[in-house]
Amino acid sequence: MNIGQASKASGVSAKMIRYYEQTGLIPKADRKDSGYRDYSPSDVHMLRFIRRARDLGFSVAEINDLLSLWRDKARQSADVKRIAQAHIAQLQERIENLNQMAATLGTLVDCCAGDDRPDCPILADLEEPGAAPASVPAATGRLRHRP
Amino acid sequence: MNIGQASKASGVSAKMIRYYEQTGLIPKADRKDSGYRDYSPSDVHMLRFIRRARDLGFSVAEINDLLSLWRDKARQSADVKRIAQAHIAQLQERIENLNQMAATLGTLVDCCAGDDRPDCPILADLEEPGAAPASVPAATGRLRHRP
DNA sequence: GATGCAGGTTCCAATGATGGGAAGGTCAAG
DNA sequence: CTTGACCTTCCCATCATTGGAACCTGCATC
Repeated sequence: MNIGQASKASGVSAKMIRYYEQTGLIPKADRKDSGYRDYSPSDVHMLRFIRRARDLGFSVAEINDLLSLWRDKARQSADVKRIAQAHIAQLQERIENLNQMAATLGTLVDCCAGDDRPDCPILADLEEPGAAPASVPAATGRLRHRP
Repeated sequence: MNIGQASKASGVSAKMIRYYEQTGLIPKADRKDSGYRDYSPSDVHMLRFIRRARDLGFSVAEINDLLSLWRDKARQSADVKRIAQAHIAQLQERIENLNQMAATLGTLVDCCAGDDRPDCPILADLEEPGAAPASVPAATGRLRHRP
């Protein structure tokens, strides 16, 4: 099975399949005489596992751990659960940050006339947090890189 | 005022101040004879504006628009409001994605014994979405880059 | 004056996950 | 045999941010 087929069957782009191989997340694929990568159904299975984990927001590093456990028939489910719980905690932290941002902005938007006049509580708050009429505590935890 | 002072006063790292200047988000700073950048209180004011907007999750591109409006004394508050509303919509999209992920994972975690046995509904679901006992519809919208 | 340290300057590189594209080889159908 | 779809590798860009190297300046202390 060529990489394109594996890509379609797994939902992982060919680019990413090569990237995962290069970074060691997945083992090097077999090659045909032509030099083309050759994938088995079980490779596709693994790719779908990865795709699904990405869909659930796991980082590649976390997926690495999950894959190890997946392959380890003597794993302890507690180890998997721990990773998942840690990830949920991360998700919730991000969610809280985003909620805080949205709430603050929402309050400001509600106070903004949104007409042709220049007065704007949104800009006023950006200028001087809390100075605007209906401001709300600032988001404290910075959320770098796709907050 | 040196860049270090401006950094402390604004909460924007010196690195980022130079980066913002380089990319044209902020105008080129004045220079002293020594070649050191020289910041006025109004520069710091602008940096704090940027910092606050970043804290609210605005991208640099959006901040560029906000800064233009901020400087434009004849702006229309509707323009600001539109940017803010679009941003809120983005935030909410991300929040929904994250909530979906957390919910799915939460369900799986609840089904996982978390003991020393290998059976694990979390891995089972990653392997075959929906096959595990208490699974939940998969997150559909991919959330690339810090979802 | 000399020395040292804090802090400034520029430039280059890396992050994480992904997409884009160029230059060239392979395969199947026509 | 040609055509077009697909594969290969390699490099570059994204976005915001950090880190470090190599070098220069400002100020205080000996």
